[in-house]
Amino acid sequence: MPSFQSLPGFREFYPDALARRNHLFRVWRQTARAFGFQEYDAPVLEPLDLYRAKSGDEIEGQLFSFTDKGGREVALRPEMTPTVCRLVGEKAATLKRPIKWFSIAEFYRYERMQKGRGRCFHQFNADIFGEPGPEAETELIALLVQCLSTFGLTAQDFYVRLSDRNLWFHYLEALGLDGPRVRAVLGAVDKFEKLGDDAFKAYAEQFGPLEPVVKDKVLAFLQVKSLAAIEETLAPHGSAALAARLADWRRLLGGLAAMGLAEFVQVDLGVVRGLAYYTGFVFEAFDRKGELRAIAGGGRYDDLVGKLGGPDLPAVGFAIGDMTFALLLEARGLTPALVQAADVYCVIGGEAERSAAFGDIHALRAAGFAVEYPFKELGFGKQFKAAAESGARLALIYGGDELAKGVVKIRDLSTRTEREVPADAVVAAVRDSLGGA
RNA sequence: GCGGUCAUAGCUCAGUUGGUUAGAGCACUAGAUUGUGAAUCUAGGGGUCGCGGGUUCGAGUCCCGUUGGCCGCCCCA
Repeated sequence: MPSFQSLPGFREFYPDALARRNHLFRVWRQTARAFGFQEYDAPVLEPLDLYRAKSGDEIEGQLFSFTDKGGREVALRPEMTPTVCRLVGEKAATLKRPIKWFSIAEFYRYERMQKGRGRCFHQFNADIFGEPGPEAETELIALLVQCLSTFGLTAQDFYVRLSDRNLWFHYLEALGLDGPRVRAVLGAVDKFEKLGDDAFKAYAEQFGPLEPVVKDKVLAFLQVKSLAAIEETLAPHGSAALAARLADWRRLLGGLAAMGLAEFVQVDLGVVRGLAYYTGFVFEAFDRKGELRAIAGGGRYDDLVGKLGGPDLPAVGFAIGDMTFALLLEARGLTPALVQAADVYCVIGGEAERSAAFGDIHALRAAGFAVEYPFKELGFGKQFKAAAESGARLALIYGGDELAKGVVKIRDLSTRTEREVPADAVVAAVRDSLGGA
């Protein structure tokens, strides 16, 4: 038996829902442009290997992947990062630095649905390539904060937790751990908030129990919530590299503070992000009440462009997902009431008046006004009701009396006042009333 | 991949221990209404009761399966 339901986890956008989505995208786009980011786009379908190369074979279970008619293994994109790395990598030599790009796109992941998570969703992605210093992080975190606060969200609603995998590498190596052990400890740190002490089980299975002295230091470090505490903890392990890293921290936090964003940013070494490819600062935006999953996340991935076949190119980026963000706006009562309103509604007396009205209707539309009119003959009462419901600010009245006098009546639907204008001056009169279009 | 829970009109829901042709509100359409606004009144369209099977004289109702939604676990780029 055929079924014509949409596929599980996929969303359909009826006009009201699409209006809200478009509003999100419009604001994000304007904000990114204000920060000097350029928009790009790329294919929805990509070679499966692009994601294997970045994330390993196990990623395949989470992908919408299949073999196309040419025998190619392909996947619907689950994220933008590998794609944008390829785009930038291919033209890196010719692109003006710094490379500041953004996109708003749809992604697909073959997963079970949950609150704030579906099989298709949109993300705003912003990335900066070619800038190794913390100025890139400053710019991106500022953009992230602005993308959320433009909707009316404040520092009481959300915050950005800022951490640094680089610092963790320094510290764990100073504690005597080798590369594999460092990665395993970071895995435990990533899960500690959720699992507590069980987070270290995986480490223990692989390498035996973590030395109590080391573990205590790790547990203390992941609770660090200020730069001062970082400096204090690391003071005994001083090195040139560490000093440089702490200078990066001061530049980043100083820059954000100078932008007036300090209240949005919380140093929090408990965030390391699970992904191994992050190489430096990492950050995630959460609602303050802790009711929702992460709203946005990002970090530095200096090795990824090279790993995907491009030149060595430092990079930082973040993404905001639309689903959790929409839930947050809804919870804070900030979902705007969007009306898709016409500018002008034409009230037409009868068939004779209709052809007179059509000339003006087309001219007004060509001038950029949104114009509605009834397809069929309707009583005036119905038409005025329809005019009010259309949200139009003006009604143009093409009645027999008016046309006989060579005029069209313009009714302002909010003030309920009317005036007559010569029939050949309608477009100018509408422009005058509505302030151009 | 696992678990919980739910499924009746576009939406929110009612539907008696299993019993006639499955209902209401909202929304939509039309009329009352041939020159002026969200009201009112009247009428109408819209349902294979998610789907399939079983029990029964009889299933929206009970049983099994399945699909889908929601919530959580795993995972979360």
